[in-house]
Amino acid sequence: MDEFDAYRYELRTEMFKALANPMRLRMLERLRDRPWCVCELAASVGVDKSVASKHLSQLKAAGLVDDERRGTLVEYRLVAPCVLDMAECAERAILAERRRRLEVLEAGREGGEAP
Amino acid sequence: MDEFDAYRYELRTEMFKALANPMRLRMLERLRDRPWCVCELAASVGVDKSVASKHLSQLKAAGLVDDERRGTLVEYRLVAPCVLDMAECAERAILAERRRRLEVLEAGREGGEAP
DNA sequence: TCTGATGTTGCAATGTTTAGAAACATTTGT
DNA sequence: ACAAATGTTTCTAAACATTGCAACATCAGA
Repeated sequence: MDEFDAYRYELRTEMFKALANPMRLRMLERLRDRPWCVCELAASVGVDKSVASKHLSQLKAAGLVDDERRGTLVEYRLVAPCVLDMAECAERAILAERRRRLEVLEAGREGGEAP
Repeated sequence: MDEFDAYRYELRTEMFKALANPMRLRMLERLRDRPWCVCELAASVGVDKSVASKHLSQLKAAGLVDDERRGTLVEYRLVAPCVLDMAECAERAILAERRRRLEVLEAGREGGEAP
């Protein structure tokens, strides 16, 4: 089962690598409501179409989006919207933790660690 | 609201960057059940302690783990176990999508796209 | 078949991430 | 104060990622 385990780690790593870029996160957010073509996305996030195309194929390789040709356009759609929800959820958890840490710091500064 | 938006994208990107590495994913899995110290983790995943320490401080900066000194050891604990669950969930979604794509390919090959 | 609109790929320059070795820092127990 | 155990930081080289431009590929319509 060790080889399968390694495969799973690779798969997850690919997925997170695909998500680990602000440009790609912006594109994914645009795709939440409807499919967009490459040129729309490129214009929307402000990069060359070639850059947008490369980001999108990375997202596709990770299995996060899918594409379909419509005439001269290529439309990309979100495969698993749950991935974006999950991002929000994790973000909330992390922000809550940061807030907690700050409070602990504040309390320590004011109270002065009673014995 | 645009500045806050940019901040959120940065935050998420940091989180996903922290998750986008097999070594760090392995360490996080170890932390699922109990806190581990740096030397245990380093031995468990097979890297130098300096490497393990760097990975762990990256995870900490992203808000995914927290640390506490216990004598000469430093123990790291998982802050938001939901992040690991989320990884599993996303993995399932993506694997399901890949399976679907394969089936579409197979069907296309056998059936021959009826008009 | 030619032309215009989209997309994708190859390339080179630039920036980022990673690993490991060595030096440094912190804590405990003597 | 010292020595042993554990963590962190610094440095370097190698690997990898990102960008934009130019060249190429694909499709629709005249």
